[in-house]
Amino acid sequence: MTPGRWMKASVTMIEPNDHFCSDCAVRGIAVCASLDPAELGEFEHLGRRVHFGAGETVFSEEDITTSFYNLLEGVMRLYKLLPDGRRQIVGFALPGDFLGMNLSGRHNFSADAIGAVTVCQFAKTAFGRFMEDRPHLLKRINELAIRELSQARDHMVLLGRRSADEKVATFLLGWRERLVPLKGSSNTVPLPMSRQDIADYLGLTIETVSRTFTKLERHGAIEIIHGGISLRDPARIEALAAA
Amino acid sequence: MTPGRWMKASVTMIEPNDHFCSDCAVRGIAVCASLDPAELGEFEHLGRRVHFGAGETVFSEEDITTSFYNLLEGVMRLYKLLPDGRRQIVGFALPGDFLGMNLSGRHNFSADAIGAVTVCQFAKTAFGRFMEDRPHLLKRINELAIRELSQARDHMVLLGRRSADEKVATFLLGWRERLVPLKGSSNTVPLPMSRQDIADYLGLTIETVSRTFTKLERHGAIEIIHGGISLRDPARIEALAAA
DNA sequence: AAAGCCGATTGACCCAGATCAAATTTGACG
DNA sequence: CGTCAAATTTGATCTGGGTCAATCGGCTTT
Repeated sequence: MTPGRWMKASVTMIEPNDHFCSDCAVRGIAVCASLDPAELGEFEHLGRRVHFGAGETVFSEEDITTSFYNLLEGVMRLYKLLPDGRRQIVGFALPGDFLGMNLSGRHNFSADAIGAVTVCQFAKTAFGRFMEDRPHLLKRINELAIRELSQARDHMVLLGRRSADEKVATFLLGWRERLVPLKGSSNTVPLPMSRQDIADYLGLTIETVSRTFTKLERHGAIEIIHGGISLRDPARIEALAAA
Repeated sequence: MTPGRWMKASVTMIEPNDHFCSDCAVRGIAVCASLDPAELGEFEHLGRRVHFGAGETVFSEEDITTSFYNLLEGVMRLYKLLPDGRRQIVGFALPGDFLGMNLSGRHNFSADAIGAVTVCQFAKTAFGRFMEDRPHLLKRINELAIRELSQARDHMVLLGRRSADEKVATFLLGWRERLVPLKGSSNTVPLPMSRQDIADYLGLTIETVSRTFTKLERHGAIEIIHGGISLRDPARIEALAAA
């Protein structure tokens, strides 16, 4: 309510509880889309907004799950590490995504902020209690899980059976598509993540990602711009991705 | 009830409705584990048992979803095809697995029987209606989805970041682990699927799978037996899979 | 504006796994 | 048991993408 809104903390910043779900940016697309205005009032008290800076880790694989997270702003990378340090990014999270569900009681992947991020954090127990007698919320969470499962299967095809060119093309189109509900349709695809992140998402090395971008640019299919890619010949990229 | 139990059909065989959920093999582990005995009586009338022979397709990607399936007996391969015929197997289904959930109204992968298979088939609409006022069933389905999502993420790591040796070792141990609840623990791992299926699951070629098996056998880590693999040196395989 | 840093690009070379091509084994059936 | 057809194994060779090693270029710091 006051002008100086943030509580300062060494790393993460916790916003005072002066916000309302009703005017939340992700109200219509996140888990809360399933709640009616009356429920929303109660729901409001369960979550608190937390900010993370670029590169900060929100939770790590194998951590005991104490919270669920609803991403409000920014982009996160979700990844798993092998003991020797090899990394596979299993997905990028965007506003509206719900993170932290698992059966084991421990997170089964790690999650970092890419750039500044705001999440709505819920205590697992309180959230579970709230959901107990609200099957429509459970249904919404189930829908999100099923959607993710479908995405995960698509990604398996990409990782197991596609060439580097196809991987990169498919990634660019898929990422652009995911941004449509947030930023509208455009041939300019912002890429807030690093080349290393893209490589670890596509099961490639950073060098191959870089070379593939350069090659596509030489062929006039894309233009590499600051902070992203511009699709110059979307049809060509689509042909590669379809292949 | 009578000796001649099966209705013959050209391909699939539909069992007459003389069975009971209460003595179903997967009663304790499938979706129906969430139902109490009273509900089970009603549930019984929703599903019918259907048999498929080796190699038959139960449903195909992009088919309109009219049914859900509860696998009772046998093994299925779940896969996606690229337009040019490349195949990625996204999972193998075992008894207790629930198939067919999706948001789009169309199946997002295809499913074939590997060997003889029995499923419990439910009309989507009737099942949906039944689930409507039974949140514990929804909760069970959500649990199964979350479990699958976790498996899918593990598989992404395998496809994107593991070597052929590691893939094969991880597959053998993972498959053995999945069989424990069904057949108990053993160093003999039955492999009902073909080498091609294994290759398409691991993102390899059939030749590489064959060579890797041969190599592991030469090194004394496994023995290739009829219809499967015997783990001679489980520690060695575990070391490869952990790597 | 020079220096330093870090992510990205480019080049040279290499190798794990793919491809192509035979064997060889297995299984189904008359 | 013999015959096919299909699945698997094995061998020879090739190549897409990895590895190793410089640069390059855009920021920040001073």
